[in-house]
Amino acid sequence: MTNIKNNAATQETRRKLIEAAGEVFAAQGLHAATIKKITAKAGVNSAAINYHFRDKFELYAAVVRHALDDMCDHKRIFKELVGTPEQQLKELIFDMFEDTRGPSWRTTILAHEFAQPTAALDAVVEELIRPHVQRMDNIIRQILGSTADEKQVLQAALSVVSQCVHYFYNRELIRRLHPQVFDKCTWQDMAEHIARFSIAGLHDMCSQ
Amino acid sequence: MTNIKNNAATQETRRKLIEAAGEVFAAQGLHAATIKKITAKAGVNSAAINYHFRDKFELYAAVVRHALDDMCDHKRIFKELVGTPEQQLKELIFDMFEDTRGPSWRTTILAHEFAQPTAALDAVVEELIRPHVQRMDNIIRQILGSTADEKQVLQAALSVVSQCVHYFYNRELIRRLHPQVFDKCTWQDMAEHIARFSIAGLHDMCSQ
Amino acid sequence: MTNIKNNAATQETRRKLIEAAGEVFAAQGLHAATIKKITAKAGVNSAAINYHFRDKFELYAAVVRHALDDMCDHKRIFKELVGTPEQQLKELIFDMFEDTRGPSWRTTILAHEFAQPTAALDAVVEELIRPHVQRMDNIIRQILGSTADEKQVLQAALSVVSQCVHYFYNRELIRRLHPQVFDKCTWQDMAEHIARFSIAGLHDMCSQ
Amino acid sequence: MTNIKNNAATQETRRKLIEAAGEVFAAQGLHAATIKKITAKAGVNSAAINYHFRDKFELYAAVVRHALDDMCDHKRIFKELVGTPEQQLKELIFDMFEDTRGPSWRTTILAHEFAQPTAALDAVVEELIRPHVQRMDNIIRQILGSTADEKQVLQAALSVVSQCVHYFYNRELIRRLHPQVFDKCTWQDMAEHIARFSIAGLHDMCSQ
DNA sequence: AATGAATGAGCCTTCATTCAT
DNA sequence: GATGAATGAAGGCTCATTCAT
Repeated sequence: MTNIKNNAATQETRRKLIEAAGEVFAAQGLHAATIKKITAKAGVNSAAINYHFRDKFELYAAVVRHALDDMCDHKRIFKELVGTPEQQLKELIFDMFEDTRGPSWRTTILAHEFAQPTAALDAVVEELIRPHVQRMDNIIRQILGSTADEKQVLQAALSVVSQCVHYFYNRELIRRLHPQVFDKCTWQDMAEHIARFSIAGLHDMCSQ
Repeated sequence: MTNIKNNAATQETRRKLIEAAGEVFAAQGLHAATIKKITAKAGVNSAAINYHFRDKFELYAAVVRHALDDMCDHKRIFKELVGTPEQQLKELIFDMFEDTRGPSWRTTILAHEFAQPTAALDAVVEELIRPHVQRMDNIIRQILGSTADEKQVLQAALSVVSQCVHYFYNRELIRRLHPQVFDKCTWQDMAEHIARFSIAGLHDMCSQ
Repeated sequence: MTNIKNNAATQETRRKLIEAAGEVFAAQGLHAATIKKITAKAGVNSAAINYHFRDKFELYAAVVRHALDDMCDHKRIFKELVGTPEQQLKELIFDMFEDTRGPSWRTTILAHEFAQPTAALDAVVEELIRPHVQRMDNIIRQILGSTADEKQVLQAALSVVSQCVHYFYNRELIRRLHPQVFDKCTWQDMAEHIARFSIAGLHDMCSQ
Repeated sequence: MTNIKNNAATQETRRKLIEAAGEVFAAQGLHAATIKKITAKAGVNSAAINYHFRDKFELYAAVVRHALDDMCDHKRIFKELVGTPEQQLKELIFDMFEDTRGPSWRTTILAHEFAQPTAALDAVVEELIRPHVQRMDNIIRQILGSTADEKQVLQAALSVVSQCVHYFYNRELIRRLHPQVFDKCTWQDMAEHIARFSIAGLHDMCSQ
């Protein structure tokens, strides 16, 4: 009589499907990925997608939500930040990098969604992304000081976030341009650099 | 009975097809774009694609090659830059924004290539991207001074480029998070901000 | 371990299923009706149909049989008719209309059988229709008098029955041609008209 | 450049498909009929239906239109009727019977549609049925005289039409009830009877 | 050179049914 | 006795492609 499917078996099948779908969607894109490939990889019948997710797109939406959910670890949102605003910003940047571990299809799927959003993204952007954005904006607002207007806060936030995002979403392009980059430069190096580079930029914005 | 099709009518049909295909591929991606949509937009019969390009993928390759030619042709790459390195960097940033202005499908097609590389990507990287990168690296090397090592140059370049790329590559995501951003903040504003923010960051990198 | 399912719970579930199936089969027909719609309306699990009736068609057969039982049970068939043959005919016509009143799915199910006979049709004809026909023939034979041959009785019976049948069997077509017909003209009006029209026709058949 | 497909080849394929579809739809109903059965019978590829009719239902609509078009021969609508209104009515009734020749699937399809109309019927009822109805109404109005109101005209028309319709749309049911009816009673006999029976009924309607 | 007609392959989805619990 | 989970078969439809003209 309950709509919520929470049996162990169901949950396990859903998990297998999302995992398999994530890989296939990442490798081939929403359209080129076929139900057959996904269900074959998951080791279930093709009708299972209809049973568990109603249709292909609903499965895709579940994959996107799962990827975002995993990536934006929500425990971290409510973590108490300490120290100066600058220290808090640095910690935030390190957190973003730390979040990018896990199956590599997550970043690929999200890169697609960010570049060309589908309805799947709209369904979760408010719930899963906005809180992070607001947190970032607050810290930046503190660094810029009370004289900064909203436009400046926005521009600054874009500058900070873009540096992180670029590093893991455009991984493949970067690797082609600088083959050894990920050997010579760990993610900690990169986070360290971005923090310092950005804080300098932010301070400069106040200087006039 | 020559294989080379070079009379006027044929060339005109090919041109129309590439133009139409470019828009559709940009809007929907390689797989979601259908022959019917493309030929309808071009105002020709659906068999025309197979006739002129052998198959759909061959058409796509032609489109990518065309977009590439168009953008590489830009005299701007070989334009003489003047002024201090900082002024040159600023000009480069403005050029990047200017390149992506207008309702052109060329950048979108290339974005697709980044997200889901096909055989065409290698050419894109080497012919279009690398010259820009090298130019950028040179200027940054000048700003950082002779004490900077390659790793620093690379990190700095990524920081600068990422801010520009993010602005038009993740445009749709940004629009969802900040609905009026593209009204309140013109691309000139943005380029201005990125230039100043980055130069501050770069100067900070020398300071220790 | 008996095959005969006759405890209370089982009987109740069967009853709910037949009722729900009757409505759905009537509204959509045998093929368009789906197990899911039926079980949803009955408030039971979709496996219930296979459990209680072995398969979909067996359920359909049960529904037809049920509808038949219900209608044949009618005391009206064996009701004593009084008055002149003409009065009896009029009463018969009113009875036909009265049988089809109400939001019952029984007549609709039977109409489906007429349009696309399944194995269940034979039973319908012999058990439900033929008694009515014979009764009708008897009365008409009385009105036409002893000089009428069987062909005339048959033709006359068809004329009378067809007018009634048309009114509810082709109801939807009539509604499309004369949108307000069922407002302006009650079934009593219609029965009254058919009785008078038919009796005039019948009398004319004797007149030569 | 023209949307109207009127090549000989196209027309021939369309004709074959409609003929095959008519038989299958009549035998199995809209839902149970499958594209495979239809195209197999027509000797064409399954995709042909999409090409010529867009989808299964559009094919069905074409079949219904074709059946009605064939049945309501339009030359007859504009035929000059002569003689008294009673003679004209008789001629109309004979025309209706004459129209029912042709492939037997036509009547079956139409019987379904009249009993449970789909959108296919709505699309053609005004164009193909209404003119016949109006013609019939006009003649009946003449017979009933100027004192008759619209309700009476409607009831009378239903009485006349129903007798004809019943005879060929419920053929199967009639045959089961009176096995030899179609041997003993030709359609001319039946038309003759209906005309006389109805005219008596109509005259009776004026008599008070 | 170009096109309307036709096709085969494959995709997503639905459905009735079965199985383990 | 009853059900949630899972499945195989089949259906309608779309697509890129080919063929005859």
